[in-house]
Order: sequence, then structure tokens, then C-alpha cells
Amino acid sequence: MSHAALPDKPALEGLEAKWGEAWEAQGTYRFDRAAAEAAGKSSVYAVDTPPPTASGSLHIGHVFSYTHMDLAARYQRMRGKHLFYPMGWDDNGLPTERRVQNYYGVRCDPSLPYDPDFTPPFEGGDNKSSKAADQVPVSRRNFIELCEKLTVEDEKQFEDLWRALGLSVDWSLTYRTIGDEAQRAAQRAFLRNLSRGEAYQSDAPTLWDVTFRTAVAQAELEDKEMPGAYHRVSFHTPDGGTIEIETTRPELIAACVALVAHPDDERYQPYFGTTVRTPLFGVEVPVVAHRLAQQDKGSGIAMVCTFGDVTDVIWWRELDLATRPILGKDGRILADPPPGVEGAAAEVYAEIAGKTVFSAKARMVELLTESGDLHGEPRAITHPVKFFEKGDKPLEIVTTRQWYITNGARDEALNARLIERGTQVAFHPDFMRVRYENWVGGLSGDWLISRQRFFGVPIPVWYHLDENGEITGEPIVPTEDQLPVDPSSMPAPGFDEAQRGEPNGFVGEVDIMDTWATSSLTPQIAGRWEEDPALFDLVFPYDLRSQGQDIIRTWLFSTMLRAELEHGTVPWTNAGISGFIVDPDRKKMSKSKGNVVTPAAMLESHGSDAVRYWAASSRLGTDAAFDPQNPKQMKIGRRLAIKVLNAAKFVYSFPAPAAAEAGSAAVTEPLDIDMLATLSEVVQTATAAYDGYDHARALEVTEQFFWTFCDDYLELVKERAYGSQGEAGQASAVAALRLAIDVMLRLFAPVLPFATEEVWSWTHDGSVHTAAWPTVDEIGVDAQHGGLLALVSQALIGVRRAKTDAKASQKTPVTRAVLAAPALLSFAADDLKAVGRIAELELTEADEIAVVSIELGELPTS
RNA sequence: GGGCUCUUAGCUCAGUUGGUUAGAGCGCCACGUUUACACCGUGGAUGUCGGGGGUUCGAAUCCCUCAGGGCCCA
Repeated sequence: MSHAALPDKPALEGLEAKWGEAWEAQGTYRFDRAAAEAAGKSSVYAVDTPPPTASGSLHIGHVFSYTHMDLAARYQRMRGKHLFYPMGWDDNGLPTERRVQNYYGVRCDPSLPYDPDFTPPFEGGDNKSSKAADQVPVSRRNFIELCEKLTVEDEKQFEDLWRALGLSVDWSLTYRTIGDEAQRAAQRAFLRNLSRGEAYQSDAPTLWDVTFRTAVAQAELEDKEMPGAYHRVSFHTPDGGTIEIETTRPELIAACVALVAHPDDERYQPYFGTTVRTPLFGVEVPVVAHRLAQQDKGSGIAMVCTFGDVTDVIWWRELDLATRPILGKDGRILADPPPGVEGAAAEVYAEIAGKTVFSAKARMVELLTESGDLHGEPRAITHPVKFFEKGDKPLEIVTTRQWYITNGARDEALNARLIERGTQVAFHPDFMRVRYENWVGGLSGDWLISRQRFFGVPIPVWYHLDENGEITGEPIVPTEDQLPVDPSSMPAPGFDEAQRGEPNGFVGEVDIMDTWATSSLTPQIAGRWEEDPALFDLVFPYDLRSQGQDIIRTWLFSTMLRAELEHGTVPWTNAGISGFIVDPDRKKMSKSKGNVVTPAAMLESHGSDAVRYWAASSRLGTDAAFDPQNPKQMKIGRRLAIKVLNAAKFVYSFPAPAAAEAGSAAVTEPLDIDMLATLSEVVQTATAAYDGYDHARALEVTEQFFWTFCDDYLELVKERAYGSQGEAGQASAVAALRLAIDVMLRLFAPVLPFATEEVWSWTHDGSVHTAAWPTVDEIGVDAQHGGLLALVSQALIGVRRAKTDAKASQKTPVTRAVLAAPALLSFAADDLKAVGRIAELELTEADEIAVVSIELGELPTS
């Protein structure tokens, strides 16, 4: 044989590096496009891979979910599919900017010129070391260059980790969401949305993060419980009376445009249609009725401001109220008072102008106290406040001009289509579809995609300027063959750069797209949509989207949306949703706990197969407990991988008579046949399980068989395999053992790619990972004596127990034993005698196995 | 407040369309160094299937209800 010799002492150590290199060198996981094209789309299995946030750190949850994806991929590859399995990095967006700011101690100031010789103040800063005030301002281009540099470094580390984990991706198919191809795809998709009327610009109240100074989309919101206080404040009726409202935001009284109460609320019904004057400012505002006003909250009547929260926006829109904004994008009260705040009121307003929300509130409380409009002490409460999920300060609502993409929130037909598409995707587990449907059903506005940031895909439009230098007319768009474009550094088509900002010239859009506006196109990006139509047709729609449950509302939904808008189809036919990792106290694992073990250390100390086993033993959608101090499942996985090495080595160590080369045709002994028949059932079960994306079930059934194989079958036949019962019996045992190992290696291959490949290499030239998934036909036996293996196992346990009870070694010979057993057992009597060292075995027929009597002999002294 | 999900051995989890005595691994206890494996082997003990009610010849499984945990959305 040309294969590697059997090692004396097989070990897991070093297998990751050895086989990682071999797979790369041999192109084991390369997408064979020519073959795929020849065989047609149905021969392709395409995986839409989550591009991890390059600026984040990979944690154990990533390993969990990416392993689940890899299990499906490896199974399909062995089923003969051509795997299209790319990997991307999500490197654009706010997380990268924040990391770059901290790492290099810089911040972006787009007003500065580019400095080609710029070197950052330092490298390697962590999150705490860099305060905004200490950061060196740099030009947009310098800033982006640093982003580029750092993400490339980060991505290298990510790739190393994924390779160590044994992900079978085709590393020649890597993409970056900031790369030119991704930018082209994102801009092209946007332009098509625009031309179809699915993308539009609108002046609207927008959730705004004052720290990052950018607009934020609905999907990025997070409610946090925050302390607040109800302030009881008087509004004045024309007849000199007052209405008391309770508000947590007295600083917004200047922005008040109405009071609102529930239509059924008898206390306030007389006031509907009248007006009141605001305290301090004396602005006349209407008293209106709306069903969203909560009668049991505060005094049952609320002030509507432009804008204090999202309910204000609804009231403002539905009740057609005035607009009186007082809050700027920097989170401070605007310098100039809003419409209606005039004269003496403007002087009051000057007291809070320019202040932060916090200071303005304090000042307002003082002023209200002086005027007698504030009653009693503020009443402390805690209430949910909307935050940007990455932000540290509550979101404000400001009116800005932003870009949106329709998402079904205001379009019932589209909404219905999206729900319908959801039913065309097989979710694993199925109940995860509900999360998608809930999200689609609960959309409250179109998708805000513009961000006032720097490191991202530019929104590819320019604007005409009129003779006064004001923006006018329709946006200028590039042609698709000009993409990607950067309107902030490239002139608009048909213009010269010198005309930028000039009357009758142009300006470029400076906003970039939300990162999800690019990530929602991962199938199109990886499949080279419009750049390589033959490839795209071959892979799209994909077969599998694999991801965590936490990003159903963002990534999964937005990908469905883009595919529906652009292609009128689902982007993939299966969605595998992994659960998340909880610590031993069943709390969600978080970085802030400090005891997080990095995945690299985990792979290093337990071995990749062990870590994969841990992931594989959890079903999709099921949360997994993980205790870094005592990673039980990994230890078990490691033991299994070692056992696979040792068991295989043992099997291959038996001398093989020529007849054994005949494969299953040489298998003539009833016990051997029954073992293989049992294995056939395992193959059937495991195959069905993988077909249903139930890798945990496939692993469980394979593992259970493997241990029976090792503990019982292997022990039973080893004497015969050494040749103690003649050549035919030996050939039968050896052929059966080898066939079983061969099949089991392939069953285990997705979970334990390193150990199985190592063993496979001892007797094969190719990779186990491109070998054919085992089939019942290939095992090729008929179970004529069904249950024999199970029966002998049971008898063997009885004999072992007798020896254990006698505190004797299992080596102890048995001079005579009487077993009651079904007649079937006689077919394996010789093997049972051999393993039990039974000199004389008498069988009496019975329905149940029982050891009737046993006489132990003397252990030979050595 | 709404939706989803979970509750089975000390721990982590299986348990299919309801069907004999509810399983596995870990841990624990005892024994054993047998020519693959001490990162080992063999054997053993361990349950009010969250509580209550119902359907049924029969319920961990189906229905109702209560309690608790988790996630998502308000």
C-alpha cells in the first residue's frame, strides 16, 4: 500500500496543522465550478455564510454556530454536492470605526485635508485607553486607510481561527463588505431600488444617536430600563384654570405641540377641541384625543413634543400637529427658539439654549418651581428608554433628511409577499419562522439605510446645485458600469471636480449605507451577481443560510427583503438557526463577565475535533450551557476522537487473509453480518437526520453504535480476527471490522474532520471529506439473524458481571458456564467463549438472557 | 402586556405518530493494569418526567390550568 504506515501511538496533537495544510494544498474544499456547471444547479449546495464583524472578537458562540453550518456543508459535500461555501468579513460600519478610534487614538474629521505621511499616535489601544478628547482628528481618507489596515489584520486572525476549527470553506471565495465587489453590489442594488421607487429620501423624525451622530434603524434599537422622574406640571386653560400633566422630560416643554388624552377619558373629554397654554412659554397648544394615550399613566393626559419619544411621532403624524423642534444633532438644545416661542418666551428659552438635555432639565425644574407650575417633588420611576444597541446614551428624535428602502411596513402587498416568502424557507427548527413573521408583522417604518458615518459603502448619488448653490431637482446617479463610486471624492457624472459646491454645480452625498444594506446582499456579493451571471445562476438561490437567532430581525430579514425586491424570490431554501451559549447559571454569555475563554485557547487545549463535538451535540435552535472551567462535552469529544484513532489502528492491525479483501462478500459469520446490519440502520438514521438538519441526532446514533462496536463487538471477535477459528472466520471478522470502520469514519467525518482524516489516510489516497457518504447498499448485508449482536452483548455483560461480582479480573478463565438465552445466541457461541475465556459453555433455551451458573478458574500466573 | 421556547437522574441532555420495566454521557461507588486506548477498561446505584386537572384501555408525550426559567417584541 502507498499509504502512511500505522502510527505506534496515534494522537490528536498536531492534526489541525497537518491536515489544514494538506486540505489547502490539495484544494479539498475548492468549489469545482466546471464540474458544477456540467452537472447543473441541482448538483450545487450553496451556503450563505454569516460574515463576522471583523472588528469584533470571535467568541464561543461563533464557534458554535459556524460549526453547525460546517456540519451541514460537509454532509452535503459527501453526498456528492458541489459545495459553494464562501466566507466573508463584515468590516464596514460603526464597530470598525469605534475600534479604529480606540486602537489608533484618532477620530475622523471630514473637514481636514488628507495627510499622506500621517502616523497614528499609537497602536493597540483598548477600549478604555482612548477618550474622545484625546483622539487626534484625521481626515476622512486617513481614517478610512486606518480602517482598511486594521480590518485586514483582524481578518487574518479570524481566518486562522476558522481554519483551525476546520471549517471547510473555500478560502478562494472570500469577500469583504467594504471590498470593491461588495460596494458595487450594494450600490447597484441601491440604484435599482431607487429606479423602481423602492429607495427614497425623506425628511422625517429619525432616531438619532447623539454620541455617534448618526441616524439609527428600527432593527438596531434596544430598550433599556432607565431611572427617570415624573414631574407634575401645570398647563393653563383660557379660563384661568390648570390641567396637570406628568412628564419625565420637562426640558421639552418648549417643544410641546399638544396635550393628548384617551378619547374615553371622561376627565378630559370636556377639554378636547380647546387649547391650553404651556407653562413658562405661554404657547397655545390644542388638547386632543388619541387611543394611545394611557389613562392609568400619570395623570392620564400627556404632553406631545416634537419629539420626546416614538409615540410623539405617531401623535404628531396622525393628529397633524405643529412642529416645534428644539433638539440638535449634538444632543443640545438648539440656539434658536422654535416657531411660536417668541417675545418673553424667547427669553425663557435662552435660559436653556445650548444646554445638554441633562442641564436643560435641571434649569427647567428651577424655572418651573419659581413660576409655581411644578407641583411637589419629582417622583422617581424606572421606565424603558430606547437606545442604539451600540450606544451609551438614550436616543433622541430629530428631523433629518434620510434615505429609506421600502420594507413592507407601509406596503401591505409587500408585507404579505415577505410573509409568503418566509413560508418558502425551511427554518430549522421550524418555530424560528415565527420570529421572522413577528418582525415582519411589527415593522413600524421603512428601512432607514443612511448613516452619517465614514467607513462604509457610499450612497451613490450626487445633487444638482441651482444658481444660488441650493440643492435642486432629482439626484444624479452613476451608470452601473461606473460603480463603485464615492460621491464625496469623485465628481458627479458630467461635472468637473471644480464645480463641487459651486452654484450650478453639484455636491456629493456624504452619507454611507447602514452595514446591513450591504450584508443583506451576501448571496449576491459572494455569487458575483451581474459580474458573473453564469456563476450567479448556478448558486442563487442558495441552499442554506446559517446564523444565530439574534440576527433574524436584521440579517435574515433584510436578506429576504433584498432578494424579494431584486429577484422576486427567496435568497435560500433552508435557514439553520443556532441557539446561543449560556453560562452555568443559564445567563447569556457576555464579554463583560471577564471569564470568557477565547476560542483559540479552547481549540488549543482541547483540540478542534473536541470543540466541534461540543457544538455538534446541540441541536439547531437549542441553547447550550457552557462552563469554561469544566467543558464536559469537549472532554467527551476529545475522548471520542482519541478512541476513533485507537480503535481504527487496532482494526487495521489484524492480519488480513486474502479473502478479507473481498469486502462484505467475505463476511459470512452471523455475528459479523448482524453487526453490519445494525450499522446499516445507523447509516439510515444518520442520513435521515442530516437531511433534516439534525446533526445532533446523527452524531448520537453514530456515537452510540461506535461504543457498542468497540466495547462489545470488537472484544467478541478479536480472537477470531487473530485467526483462532480458521481463515474463513478470520476473513469474515477482518472484512467486517474494516468495512465498519470505513463506514463509521465517514459518519463521523463532519464532526471530527481531523481524527477521521488521519485514520482515512492510513488506508486511502483521497480525503475522507470528499469520499461518498456511506449507504446501506454499499454495506450490502441482509440481517438474517437480527438482534444477534445485541443479544451477545447482553450475554457478555452477564459474564463480565459475574467476574466483577467475584472481584476477579476479566482475564480470569471460566471453566464452565451455563447461560439461559434465546436459541439465536448459539450463532455467536464461539466468539462469546473466546472473549469470556470460557472453556465449556452450555446454552439452555429461554426468552431472556440469564447467567445460570459460572465456575471461575485460576488466573494463570505470569 | 403579546409571541416563542424550556422545565425528565446530582449535572448536561435524548425520548419519533400516545404503547411493555423512561434512556445516554458526565459525575458517583465498586472492581480490574485483558497483546487499541490510563486522555483506559468492566460492572453498579440513581427519577413524584415542574405542580394540578382532563382526554384515553394506556400520558414524559395530547388538551386545559398554574408556577418558574430564558429569548424576542411592545
